[in-house]
Formats: sequence, C-alpha cells, structure tokens
Amino acid sequence: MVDVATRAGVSLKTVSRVVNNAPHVQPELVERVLAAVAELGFRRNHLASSLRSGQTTATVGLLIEEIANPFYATIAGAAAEVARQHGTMLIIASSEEDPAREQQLLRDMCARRVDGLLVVPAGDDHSFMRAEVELGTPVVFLDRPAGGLLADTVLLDNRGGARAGVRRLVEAGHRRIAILLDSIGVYTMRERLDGAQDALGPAGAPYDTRLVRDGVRDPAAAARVVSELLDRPDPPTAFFSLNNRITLGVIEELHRRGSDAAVLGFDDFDMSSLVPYPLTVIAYDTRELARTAAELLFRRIGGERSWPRTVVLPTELVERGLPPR
Amino acid sequence: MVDVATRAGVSLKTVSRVVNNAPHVQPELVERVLAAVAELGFRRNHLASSLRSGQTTATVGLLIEEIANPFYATIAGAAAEVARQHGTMLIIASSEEDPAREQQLLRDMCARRVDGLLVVPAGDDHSFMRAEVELGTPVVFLDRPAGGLLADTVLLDNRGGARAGVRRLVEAGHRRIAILLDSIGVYTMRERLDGAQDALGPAGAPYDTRLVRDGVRDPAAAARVVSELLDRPDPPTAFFSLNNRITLGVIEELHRRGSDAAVLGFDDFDMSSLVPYPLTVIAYDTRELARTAAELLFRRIGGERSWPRTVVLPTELVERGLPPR
DNA sequence: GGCGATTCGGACAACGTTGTCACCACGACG
DNA sequence: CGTCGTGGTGACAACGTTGTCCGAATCGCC
Repeated sequence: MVDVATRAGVSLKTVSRVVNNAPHVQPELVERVLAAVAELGFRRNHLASSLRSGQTTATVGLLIEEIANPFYATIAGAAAEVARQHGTMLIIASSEEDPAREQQLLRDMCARRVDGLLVVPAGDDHSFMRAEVELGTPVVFLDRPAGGLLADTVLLDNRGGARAGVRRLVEAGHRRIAILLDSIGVYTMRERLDGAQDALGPAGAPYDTRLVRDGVRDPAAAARVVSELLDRPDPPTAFFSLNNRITLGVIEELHRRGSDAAVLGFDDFDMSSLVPYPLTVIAYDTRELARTAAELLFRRIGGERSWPRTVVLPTELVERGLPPR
Repeated sequence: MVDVATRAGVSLKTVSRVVNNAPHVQPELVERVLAAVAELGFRRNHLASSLRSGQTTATVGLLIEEIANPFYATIAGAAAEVARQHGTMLIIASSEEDPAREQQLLRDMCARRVDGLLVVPAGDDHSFMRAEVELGTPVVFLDRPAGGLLADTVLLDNRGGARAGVRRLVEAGHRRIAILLDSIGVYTMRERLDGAQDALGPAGAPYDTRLVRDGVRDPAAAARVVSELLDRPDPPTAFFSLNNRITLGVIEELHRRGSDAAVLGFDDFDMSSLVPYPLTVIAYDTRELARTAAELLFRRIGGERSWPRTVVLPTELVERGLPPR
C-alpha cells in the first residue's frame, strides 16, 4: 500500500480509503490510486485487515465427520451456499469421528479467528469450548447435540421418524421386526432405536433384543446379519435398518434370496428408483438441516443475543411399497 | 500475550518463545508461562502470527464446481486428508461452473494469503492469476487444464478411457452406438467424445452425428433421449453415456422397456451391484486424482521449483456385462 | 581472579492494514 | 470580518505476533 501511495502521489490512508470504497475522496485521486493499484498488481492483505480492524475475518469453520460422505457433503454444500450469501469463506475439516482430533481442529479454527463455527460433534464433551463461546465466538451444533455446553443446536427428529416408521410396520401386521444399526455409541442411532422401542411396546409387538443387532458397519455385514436372521426358526418378517449403508446390504441379501420381508430404512436413497425392492424410508432434508444451522449462525454473528435454542426438523415417511405380514 | 507475560512475571518475548516451543528457556519459566496461559485461556492469534512471520498461513484453498456432488466431495475429502498430513487447513469454495465467480473466489483466497491453490477450473481463461503465480503462490489444476496459464495439472485419461470402452463395444459387434453427453462446452466431455470418435472410425463403425446427443443434463432427459432413439427405424444397439447421471437415466429407460441394448458409462457407480442391468463402465480413482494434485501442491509449497508438469492418470474398463450385438 | 564463551531474557521494530484525530482550505453565516 | 462547519487529506498509533539484537548472568578455564 505504501508503494501504491507513492506511485499515486497520495498518502497511505487515502489508498486505504479508496481500496475500501470509503466516501469523501476526490474522484481524481480515486482514479490515480486505482491506476497505481492496477499497475503494481496490488492485492489487499486480508490477514492484516482482519487483524487491525479486529472483529471479522469473513470466515466460518465447518467441522464434520468426513467430507466424502454424501450426507456431510450435502451439509457442506448448503453451508457453503449460505456462507457465500454472507460474503464469507468456509474452512472445512473432518474429525473422522475422533474426539481428540475434533478438539484440535476446533482449537485451530478458533486460532484462525473464524467468525463462527458449525459443528457436527464427534465427542461427547465440548466443555473445552466454553471459553471461546463466552469470548464471543458463536457456535451452532447440528445433527447431534453438544456435550456439556449450552449452545444453539439443530437436530433431526430421529426418534419421531423411527417411531412413525415402525408404527407403520406394525400396522401392516409385522410383529417380528429386526433392527440393524451401526453403533449404539452414536447419538442418532440411540435416538432411532429409542423411537423404534416407543412404537413396539404399546403395539403388542415385543422389543426382542435377539432381533436387534449393533455393530453392523457396512453393507456386507448387513447382508450377513440378514442371512443369519432369516435362517432362524422364527425369522423376522420386517427389517428396520438404521442407516442407508445398512439398508443397501439388507436389500441385496433379501433380493438375492427372493425374500418378501418388508424393509424400512432410515435415510433416503439417491437412486431409490433403481432399487429392485419395495422400500419404505424415513427421509429428511439434509440441506434444510445445514441451511437452518448456518442461518442461525449468521444471525448470531450478526449480533443476535437471545438464549440458545434447539431446533428439531421433521422427518417424513416415504412409502415406496411395504409388503404386509 | 502481554497479560500472560505480566502474570508469569516474564517478558513478552519469553511467552512467545514458550508458545512456539523455542529452545533456551528455563524449565521453571516454561512452567510459569504455561500456567498463566492456562489460567487466562490464552490462544495464540494465528492471523497475527502469519502476518508477522510472513510466509505461511498453513491454509490452502480448494476451488471446485459444487461441494455436494459426490465427485467433488471425494476430491475434497482426499485433499483435506493430504492437507491434514501437512498440518494445513482447507478453505473450500464452489464456483458453480461460473467463471466470474471462480475468478472472484480465487482472488479472495489469494487475499487470504493461502499457501497454495487446488483448482478444478470452471472458466477457460486463467491468465488473471499470472501475477499471483509469479509472486509465488503455487497453483495445481485438476481434472481440467487451466486456460492461458502454465501450471501444474493433474488430469484423467478421458480420451484413452473412452477409446478403450468404445473399442470394446465395437469388438462385441456393435455398430450403431449412441453417445449421450451433458455439455460439449466442458473439457472432459470433449475429450471423451474425441476418444469415442478415435475408436469408431478405424473400426468401420461410422461416427453418426444423429446418434450423438448433447445437452443431456439429468437422468430424466437421458431417459427421454433413449426413448426417442429406440423409436427410430434403425435404433442403436449400444449406448455410451458420458457421465453417471446420464447412465442412470439410460438404464432406467432401457430397464423400463426391457431392451437388451448394451450400456457403456463413463464414471463408476457406488451402487453398481444393485443396478438391474449389465453395465460396463470406465472407472478411475478420484481420490488418487486429488491426492496426486495435493501432494504436488505441497511439494511446490515446500519449495520445489521444477518446470510445471502435467500428470495424466489412467482409467480402467470395468466389465460387469456387455450384451453383444 | 580475570577473561571469553555460553545461555537466556528483554527492548524494539516490523508485518500490512485501519481507526483516530488533527489539519487545511473553503464557503456560509452572524 | 471573524467564526464555524464541512469535505478532503494525512500523520500516527495500534492490532498480536515474532525476528533481531543487545546485554546480563553464569560458567569454565588459565
């Protein structure tokens, strides 16, 4: 900027004013400065600018589990769009479900003085962020609640969705319903399982722990579990899979065997039209989840100081076929 | 830092040394400083640090078309992983295929003084970046080449892949091969089309422009085009779709009609095992594409000064069935 | 005990920018 | 004719950190 000022024959400050479109600068000087800027290829240093003027870096951080996962990619896309509308850049980092890494990444983002944070929590204790939050960095949690920290949160109605889906299975006459899940350690899984339990008991369909299988990590594992369950003397007539990776394996195995068991899956499918099986899913709007969280974040950044709130977004039961008992 | 220094009863500089793990500080003073840091909740300001020490911000920019698209999400994931190995954060932005927006985003990232840029180009003129590149910001282009700028580039062998695939169709006896593409304006599409042309001519299979359809944006459009082509008096016996969105629509329509035409698709499918159709695809390793580009970028950031190079990664023909003519 | 070498702390400036304030010229107003 | 306000400009300090350099304390050695 000093060089630009020298070249244009004005003071440093005048260059600053021109660069920031400040008023009260003679049009002629503006011309000269802009010419010098162009000639010297001057680019304003955003770091120095943020440092000096203090408050805003026009950057927000997004912490998710894994960028390549379509669910998180959708979240990132929606968050990036909202950020862009606010003239803000997005720093994205993956915790890979590792609480230690989550903590380190969040600290690093804070060190970069982001204006705010959007977090899909991995760990279950976020009290280490209390200092930052109290110092004024807004944080919005999404998909899962924070642990040990009062903050804005946007969730899906996992429990209600599971309840509605299982209720539907029961209405169709199913009583022996197998439930396959990834990991009971994950909040969303617990909620979905609780929802299923809510719907089973009152309906006279026992919640049979022998039909609940935890630790189903991938489609292949799901297929094996389905196979094993179908070989029981009293096989389930319906399968509720708690995420779409599992649903995929369930369908493959049922299809392979020519079974007509009903399938209910949490999470919708992109290519559901191609799935060779009548499939009912509990769907939700991932973009809406991220958009809601991001908009809440920017309201906080904009200065909104109300009490932290938790928003729960609805799920929808999408029936593409449901074989009765 | 001043407060920490006061509290620990040392000078500012000593705090700086402790915070940066510099040698030659008495263990006892280190203790005191760390205690003060903890008590006051001090966090180093990464902005100020980068500003002062000049060169590195430990941040790189990634510019893609659209985060939510699985192809770009995979790229982002791989790039983020490499970045993490280098202790670097990733700023991700979407150009949405808009050259003007691409330019603005790249400028913005440069203003943030990123250490380097990973770019999937949207526009076809990147000469506006010459100044930055010459000033020392390394840039690596991936998936598509830059326009009007000499820079490192990592590409896929689109042309070779298409050639091999179409050659395979021809070997299976197909002569009337329809080709469906998104937009001829996109580099990768042109390359794939050229590859197909390479393979058709010499094989005595005419490159029939009536069987080439541009502007097929989504699965529904693809299905309509397939339907129309099949209704011709002399329908194609094989379909080559130049991206996987189109492949999806082609398969849907063929499946609906019970047609036994062959399908060759560029891009692999996640759920190919569920696709109710024998499908041959030209596959490639998206993660490898991004990893190669990112590693090249970090070598540049690390100071490698060799002549810019272009790396072309191979594609692979994956046959999951190919009905003969 | 004197001397240089080693070790470590601290004062100061600088990174590139912007906020504050002061200044100047000019016209308006009493 | 003097004062006041206003538009236009610049000098200076400050943001939070780190590199440079100087000097003080300590140590070993002759």
